[in-house]
Amino acid sequence: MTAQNEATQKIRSFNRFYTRLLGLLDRHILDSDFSMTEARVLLEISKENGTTARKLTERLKIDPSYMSRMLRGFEARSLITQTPSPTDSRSKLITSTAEGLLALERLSERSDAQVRSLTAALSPEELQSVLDAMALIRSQFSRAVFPAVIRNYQPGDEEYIIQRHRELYLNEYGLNEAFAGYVHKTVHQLTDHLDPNTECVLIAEGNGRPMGSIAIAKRDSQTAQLRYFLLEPEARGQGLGLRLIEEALSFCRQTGYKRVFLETINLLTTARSLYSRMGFQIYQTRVQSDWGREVTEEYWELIL
Amino acid sequence: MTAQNEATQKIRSFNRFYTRLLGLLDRHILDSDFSMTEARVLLEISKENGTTARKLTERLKIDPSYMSRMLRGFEARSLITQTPSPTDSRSKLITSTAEGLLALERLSERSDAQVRSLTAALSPEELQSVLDAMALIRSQFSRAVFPAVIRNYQPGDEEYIIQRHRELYLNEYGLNEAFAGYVHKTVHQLTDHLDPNTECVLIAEGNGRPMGSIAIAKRDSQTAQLRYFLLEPEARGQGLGLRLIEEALSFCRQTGYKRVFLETINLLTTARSLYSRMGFQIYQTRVQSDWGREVTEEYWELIL
DNA sequence: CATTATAGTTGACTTCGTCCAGTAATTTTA
DNA sequence: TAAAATTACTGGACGAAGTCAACTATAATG
Repeated sequence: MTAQNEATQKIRSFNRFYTRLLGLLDRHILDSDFSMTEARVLLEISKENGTTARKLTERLKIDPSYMSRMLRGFEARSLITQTPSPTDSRSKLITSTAEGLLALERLSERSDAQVRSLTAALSPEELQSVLDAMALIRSQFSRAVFPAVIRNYQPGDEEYIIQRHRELYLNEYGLNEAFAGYVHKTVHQLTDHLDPNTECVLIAEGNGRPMGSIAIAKRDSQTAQLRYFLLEPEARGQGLGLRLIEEALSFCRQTGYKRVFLETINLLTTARSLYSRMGFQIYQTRVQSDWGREVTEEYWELIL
Repeated sequence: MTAQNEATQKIRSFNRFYTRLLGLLDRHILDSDFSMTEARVLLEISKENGTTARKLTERLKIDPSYMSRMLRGFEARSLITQTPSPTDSRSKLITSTAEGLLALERLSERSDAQVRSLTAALSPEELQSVLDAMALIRSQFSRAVFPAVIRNYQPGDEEYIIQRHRELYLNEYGLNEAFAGYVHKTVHQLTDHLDPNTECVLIAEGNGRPMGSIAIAKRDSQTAQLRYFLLEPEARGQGLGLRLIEEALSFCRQTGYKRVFLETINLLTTARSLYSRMGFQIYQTRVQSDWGREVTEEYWELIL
């Protein structure tokens, strides 16, 4: 009890400390042309060109009228453009201008500089130890801060799966459009005739946004294929991937499958270690050259 | 360069994460009767009964007019009393009422509960690893956040040294008033006839407040005594103690002393390890029973 | 003793943000 | 298919937090 209490005091002390640190770091926003909230909104707009005020208010939990005024201000400063939505004439589509992106760039550059000055005096080993410490704190507290939920398929989710597979695999792993096309085709095969009793598509959601995906496709009455396992970079390292896989496998068990297999490529090291942790084993590999670079395709299976 | 850049991004990501966490934790202040700033002010008042508005505005960096209004509000809510200062009729002495202390207590209890709920799911080992991680981050970043300065003696510093020795040694180590009286007497012996060429009293200051002390007293032309080394609990673990000792020893070297000795007690483990790190060695010990409990007095010396 | 500095106060103002009521367009429902 | 309900956005009023400049009364200084 006393130990717990002492720990509580230490954590509160650290929190006060870090509040001050963050205060110092965010100081630069004070003497920029943006408030904290404006910066958040501007960033969010840049992330999704053609959003609506609605989405922004939901994601950032900002009052609609406040948002309306802020957007008008942004438009007056030529940071964004608002064009009437063709599909819903109540809304406007909001897009960053080059000027807006530049402003964000400058803001981000200044933040980077602040952090660099903070770490400048540290040796590489010390820096690494700080990063490790941050990762540890984050992983222990993430559940409280980041209450991601895993929900079932909703129409429109294929868009997300296809688009993010495309962006992540092309950028991070250097695959080509052929791969993206393959994903596009097979995702639609699954979602166009989804049998909810034997198949599922699960989406992890946090911050009012998809944070990852996984799917179970039926191969035969005994065999399921685990597909489209993806986790947003910002959501990694928080056990969310594990939850997704567990959820998917739990679905397989309920459905009565005897065997689950999956296809992956050797490059996806984090995913691979998760598969192996769940009991999956490689039963076949082959070299695949159709996707822009030579990769080793691996087939893993798990007997339930 | 890229590694540094990646580290910067990771740190900024952690900062965003922790900002959200702190936001959640501070939420309770929102539905209390106090704003963040009010809570800080109230806490500061409770720490020093009989402060003045002036001191508060300096320490907490709050606008005087804002402070004036806030204090009037507190008085209306019976959280503090303001009585005209007998020594300076421009100022008022500000004191917490029982009600004010109770309100703070409640606030603190709620903060504790929040933190406990955050750590409830952690095993003792995990909790300890979080505490270690926090300590590490803190020690690496403290210099930036906590730019304590070491300055020379100013009239009035004896008050601080005597009072804090008294409070810390009586509370933390269970010594008695005899010890406090001993400190009182010897401090005045030093400061009443301080020879700036051969003696010094150094005060570490941070947050506009003393954070620690150290002194060098002349014994003979060859020998100096290091005394009154003290560091506020909130300023510990940040290398400030080391800086104080180094500063004091550097003064001894400049002055031309050949030998520095000091008296300490076996209970002060942190200070002892600092002494040993600087090259001090124990040359004599004796049991001391005059100070409320039996302690071993140790005499350390360092040949310059 | 006149000047200057300090402690605190007051009024006007800005910024950030919330609440409520409204309009126009869209969707749902009877 | 017309009325009712919902949704996307806007505008006005307001409030909390905080800043700025001017002012009063007292104290320190040369």
